[in-house]
Amino acid sequence: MKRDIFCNLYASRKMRFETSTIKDIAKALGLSTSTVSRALRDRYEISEETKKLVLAYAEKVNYRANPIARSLKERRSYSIGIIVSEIANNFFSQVINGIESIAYDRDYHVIISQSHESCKQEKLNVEHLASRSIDGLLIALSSETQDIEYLRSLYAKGLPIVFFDRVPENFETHKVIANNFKGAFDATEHLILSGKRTIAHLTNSENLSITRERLKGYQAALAKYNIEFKAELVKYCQHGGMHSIELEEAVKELLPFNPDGIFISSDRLTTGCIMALKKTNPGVAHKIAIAGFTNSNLVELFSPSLTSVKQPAFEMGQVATELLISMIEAKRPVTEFEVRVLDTELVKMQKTLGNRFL
Amino acid sequence: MKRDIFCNLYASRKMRFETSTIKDIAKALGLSTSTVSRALRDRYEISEETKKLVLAYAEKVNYRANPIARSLKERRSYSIGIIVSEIANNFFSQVINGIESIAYDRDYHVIISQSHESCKQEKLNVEHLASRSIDGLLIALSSETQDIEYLRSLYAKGLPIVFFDRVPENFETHKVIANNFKGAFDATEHLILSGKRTIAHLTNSENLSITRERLKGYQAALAKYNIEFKAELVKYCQHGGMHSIELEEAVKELLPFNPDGIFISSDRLTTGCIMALKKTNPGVAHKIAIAGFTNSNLVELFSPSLTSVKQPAFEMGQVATELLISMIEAKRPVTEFEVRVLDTELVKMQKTLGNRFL
DNA sequence: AAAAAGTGTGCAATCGTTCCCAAAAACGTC
DNA sequence: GACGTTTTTGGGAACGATTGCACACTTTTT
Repeated sequence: MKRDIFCNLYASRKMRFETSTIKDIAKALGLSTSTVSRALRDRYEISEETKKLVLAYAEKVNYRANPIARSLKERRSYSIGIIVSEIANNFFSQVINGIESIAYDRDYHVIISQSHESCKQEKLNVEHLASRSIDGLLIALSSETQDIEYLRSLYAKGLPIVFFDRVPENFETHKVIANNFKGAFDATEHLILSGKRTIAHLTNSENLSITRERLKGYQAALAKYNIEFKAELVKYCQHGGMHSIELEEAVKELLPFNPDGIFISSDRLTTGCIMALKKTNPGVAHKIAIAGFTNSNLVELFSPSLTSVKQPAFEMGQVATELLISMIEAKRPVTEFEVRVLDTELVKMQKTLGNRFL
Repeated sequence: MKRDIFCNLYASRKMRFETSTIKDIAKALGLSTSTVSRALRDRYEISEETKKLVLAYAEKVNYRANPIARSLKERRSYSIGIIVSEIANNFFSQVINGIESIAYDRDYHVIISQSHESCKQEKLNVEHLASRSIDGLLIALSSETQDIEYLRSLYAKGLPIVFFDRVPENFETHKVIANNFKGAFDATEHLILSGKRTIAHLTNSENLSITRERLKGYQAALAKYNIEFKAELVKYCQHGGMHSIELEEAVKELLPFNPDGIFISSDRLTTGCIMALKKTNPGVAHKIAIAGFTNSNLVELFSPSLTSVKQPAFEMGQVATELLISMIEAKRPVTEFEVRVLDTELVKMQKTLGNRFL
């Protein structure tokens, strides 16, 4: 007897939300569950009268369809997975805002995961998301990732995937990227036009698409102004600047060449590099002109100030999401894929404020 | 007929992952689904032999239990919801990292939502999370939120909730906060000790617990040094600095009092205020000493540099998650609640670098 | 040798929805 | 009024997992 009471208490704790179900509505209205279900989904078979009855009652008891049950039945979850290296990175958080803006409109929910630039973590996260039957995946590869077989197999099994920012080659699906070549070109050219001649390039892991594209832009700008490209002026960071030691070493190796400018190819690296410069060589930090990719919304506060290449992050998230949803909702397998290239914006260093006053 | 074919194609596209189910294993091994289920969960009733057999086969076919089906049956999802105002804020992204570090260890998944400081959005998100049967909720209230009735009713229905950072009064549950009084006191005292006497205070909406606590710390520090508290030196920002105009106006209203120091009470406001100062009054920006709450990891790059109060964000996430999970897994309703108060850290302005060189 | 206890397994209900299929009701038509 | 049509509804089987209960079968106890 005692045990029963306890069990009931416990059950009632677990039976979290006594939200009414379709069954309850059916019972209350003397209808079958199928009728109620159809009425709620506004199917043509159900008479207007019944629909009104059901809808009114559902409204009254504040009925909410249980998404879990629906997911199980329909084998989809109305949610899309996102993998970025870290949300603390402004670029990615802006992308996520873009993704959400579209997803919520279309009644999808998003689930965010961070790879922290680790390919092991990335794989773990992706597989976890897949097992929760996300309907599609939006992913920017970690800087460590080289082997994308696991993505391929998921994709082959029917999981729609759209890549953004850091995209793989040889993977036939939609991709959304910034015009990395042009962004890099513009930034480098800007350094050259402000009189710099020894321009170093600090960049991410060589695996990444963005690394290669931006390197090309850098080289093209040098070439245009007949400046010799020197491989020793290029430093790669395998971990994308996740460890400050990585950046300090890179800076240490670059400084002996006396660069008068540095072009940096990613958000994390840009801020990390300035930090490393200030820490290890405060005297030269403000003598080197810096131009780098970054979407930090605090860039105006930085000292030394810098020229930044801003990616259209929000828009990138929007476009990627639209493409993904179109794949998810496609009636037949999609076979034509797009690579959307979005223009970057060059925000030049504010000489008047940044370097004069402080 | 045609329709049938079409339906089949469509169905097969939807039948995304032909992951093997318990049923498949049962069939292949000539066992019943119950036996397989029990074997996989390592129940005592099943013989070692059978267990080995099942486990080996499950491994072979790479069996993954379907979390959706499990959620439906068990009425829980092994996932916890997080609501923050925005992930772009370093403080919150660090909290999230802390949350994840514990949650993943304990086999919980996390779902992140942003309120963008809007109470409407907050409510929407919470209710969406609840309908996806999250097992518990971690929330920092938006600066707009005053009415928390909807949280109360969810809580009454059995949803465990733990508040962090921005916590309500009159809500009996676990809470994790920073020692806001002391953090504010220390920061203000630091300004006073560096010789400032007219110290303004820029802060968040009055609704927030952190606003009140930090104001008290500010007042206490003034009192200790016999500096008169002047209400006109305190400016509240209803939207937590989400709109830059809000900050520019606040700055404009404060400057006429010629403050020689400002104590700012939140991350977003701190960066926003410096930005506004530089934009509207570049000449005085570096003449006013600034001390503010911020967890930005870029603070060393700022100019003017500032003294910052850092919250133990990562730890806050960890503690909150542990408390939440203890509530979720409690066998009987929890009735004793804790308010954990974590110490902040004062990081003093780096005079040598920040203001001299640039 | 019979009864009791202990093992290992299977059946079937359940969670909340959806949807195929059939059945009932309503309607026309001759 | 009997017979097709069309419209509206209900029954019941999924989806994949968990679990109480019953059933065999073996071992121990009396």
